Amino acid sequence: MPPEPSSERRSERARRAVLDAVYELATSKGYAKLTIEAIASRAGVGKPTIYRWWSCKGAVALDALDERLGAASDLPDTGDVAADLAAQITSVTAMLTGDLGRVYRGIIGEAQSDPELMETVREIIVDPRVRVCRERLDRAVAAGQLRADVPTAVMVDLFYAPVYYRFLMGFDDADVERSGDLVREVLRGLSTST
Amino acid sequence: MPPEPSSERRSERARRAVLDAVYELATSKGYAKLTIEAIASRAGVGKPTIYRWWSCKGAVALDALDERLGAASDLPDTGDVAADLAAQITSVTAMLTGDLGRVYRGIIGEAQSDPELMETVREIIVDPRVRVCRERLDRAVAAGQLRADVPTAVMVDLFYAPVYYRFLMGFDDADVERSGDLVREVLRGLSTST
Amino acid sequence: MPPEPSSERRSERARRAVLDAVYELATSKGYAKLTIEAIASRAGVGKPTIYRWWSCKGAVALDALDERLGAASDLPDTGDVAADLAAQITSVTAMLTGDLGRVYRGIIGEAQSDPELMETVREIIVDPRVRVCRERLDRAVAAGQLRADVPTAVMVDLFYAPVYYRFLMGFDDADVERSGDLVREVLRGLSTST
Amino acid sequence: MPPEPSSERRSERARRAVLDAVYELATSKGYAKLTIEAIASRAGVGKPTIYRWWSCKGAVALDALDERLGAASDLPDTGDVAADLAAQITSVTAMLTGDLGRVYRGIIGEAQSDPELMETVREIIVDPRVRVCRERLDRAVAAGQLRADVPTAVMVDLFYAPVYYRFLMGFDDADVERSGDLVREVLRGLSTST
DNA sequence: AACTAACCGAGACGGTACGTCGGGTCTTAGT
DNA sequence: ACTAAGACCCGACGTACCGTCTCGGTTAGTT
Repeated sequence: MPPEPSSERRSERARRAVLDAVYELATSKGYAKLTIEAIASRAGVGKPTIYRWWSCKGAVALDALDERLGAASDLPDTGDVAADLAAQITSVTAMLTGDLGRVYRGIIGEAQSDPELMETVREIIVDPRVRVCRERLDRAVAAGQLRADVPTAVMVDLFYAPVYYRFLMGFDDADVERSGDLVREVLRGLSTST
Repeated sequence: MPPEPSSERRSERARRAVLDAVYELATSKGYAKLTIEAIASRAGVGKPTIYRWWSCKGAVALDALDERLGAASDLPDTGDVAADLAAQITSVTAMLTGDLGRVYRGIIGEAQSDPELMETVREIIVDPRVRVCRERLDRAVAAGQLRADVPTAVMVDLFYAPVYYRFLMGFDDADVERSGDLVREVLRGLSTST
Repeated sequence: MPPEPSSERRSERARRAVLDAVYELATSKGYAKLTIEAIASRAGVGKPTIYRWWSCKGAVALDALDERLGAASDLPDTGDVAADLAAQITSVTAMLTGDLGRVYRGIIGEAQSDPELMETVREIIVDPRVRVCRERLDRAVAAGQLRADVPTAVMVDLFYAPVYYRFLMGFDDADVERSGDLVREVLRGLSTST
Repeated sequence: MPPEPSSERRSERARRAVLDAVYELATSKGYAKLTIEAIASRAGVGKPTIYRWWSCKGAVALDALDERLGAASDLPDTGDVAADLAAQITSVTAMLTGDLGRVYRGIIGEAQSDPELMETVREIIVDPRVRVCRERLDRAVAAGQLRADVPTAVMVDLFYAPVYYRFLMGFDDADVERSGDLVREVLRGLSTST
């Protein structure tokens, strides 16, 4: 994702130091007090080195976040789609209410005024997780557990929406964690049973 | 909502000029380029006058937005709760995809790093609209149109979540406007009918 | 000396409070930190009340200083002009190295960029003291103790110059107090004796 | 003399532009209207660049003044100490009554409330000129032209005092230029002859 | 094995905006 | 009518960061 001025000469040491610094600063001081200068200073790196590889502080933070999130993992498939989704939501809300969530919130905030950053957020963070979720939903539809007349792309939005809504609109952590309850109700309308 | 250093001596002229300036600048230049200096300059007002009555640019913008939104209006009550809610969602998405929406998006973005501002956003903008929505839902529950075992507070979140999710996560305007479709599906799971 | 917007309705209470406040602030915080706002606040007086009667903070401070200096008093006349002048210099340097001196120094500093204020300083503070000094010198010339070919106006400048020079050019208090020694040497060149 | 945050990386271009700007502004608008912002703007330089190298506007102005004064030059030594000193006084008063004098007056005024600046003024401007004057006086004493019982350090003060006194106490330029007359009288008391 | 090109650290630079202070004017209430 | 109070417009303050631009110094891959 870095805009690569081309080269394999890039210093891995500097990359590591920057990503570590941005994470430590973002979680300790808060995303708002995160500055390129502070990152450079903390990482023992020159500012141009940061600008060479990232376009703005959101991009750096996003890289650091992505690295710590790890790859999007497949949803479990126990046969019980409701339980599988619930497990997924639980894992997502756990992340959002932790240190990584605070960083993520800051990035999304900045991205409200930076469409390009927002686009990158979706590519890096959201889309992969949406994709694995859709795959599980597709199987559930194929198994006749979920209605076939609602696109799974729509279903995915319905699942994530309550979580993000509470996460981004200032609900406290407990409410964010409880958003699984909302998802359960959504699911009821999408089930073929009853 | 301004933190009022107390007084009726406040100049209405200055207040008006500031609110007008902030709206014009936010919609023309974009929320990110909005600065207190630019507001002061455009409004023909001293910076201290702004800081006297507002805590940050988000607070000023919020006041300007609130003023233009007008009071939260009651939902229509045609007897058909689904249609009434759909009308409400349409009106909300129309706002969000317009000029006011761009300002609102900027405010919410800033509020991601400013819990106090977020709190104010909810008090001023969100809560009143949630309240009138709940009242309509309460009547629908009483009329036996919606399930009584789901708190209407939860239902409201389910209605607003898809709209805000798409609004804040970089979906394009067309998708935001289509979020009424998601709400329709949500409603199906909350209805008492089959 | 106040520029009198005309009136006997002037509040003596306000005048007193202002002059007291300016003196206390100037001696405690230093002349540089003296501001019209601080004076008004400390005196319990509105800023316009100050601007009504004085043109700038230097003018206020000058009034306060003048009041505390009291009227210029005649030099003693023991018959020994050298001794009489030495006594005068001692009294002047004592003032300059004390609290009043710090205020005076600030006023003169401000007056370097305000010719009108400088003019007033000379009228109020310097000229009266020069006058009484000249009178004593005139008598000494008449008595044949001092040369008649040097105008007493020039002599006065020669007496005051070393004191002011050290006072205004950053010599420490001890050196200012010792400037009487310089005056003694000056006097030798002005005496008729040997 | 700038407080050097250390480095040879300093931009000579910026230094020159600042010193030129401060001189032009001080002589055209007057020292009182000189501001750091105006200097920065006129010089095409950022304000932080000024604050990086100088502590206050007085320090900048002092540098500009010093540069234009050039090094303190030795007094002439024609053998006639009175004539040599008179020449020196003439050159000093010429400076004081010109453009540079107006700048100098402003600096000294500001220094009345800033002991550190005053100290620097003496180091940079006064002391070097006092030193060369003392050297000439030392030779005159050795030659038996001046009394040996008065320290030359004291004599120097006696020579400069009248000039500075008139310069700083609001005498008009003609009087400042005439202060050589006072010096002549002082000299009479210091001579060995008759 | 030396060359050379790119990246590296450091940090000064021209700027923009910050949030604050104080100046001097004006308005409002209250003696 | 003059006062106390304080809001107002304005200009400047000194600071924080921005993103850019040199600087040497190191470090690789190439010759």
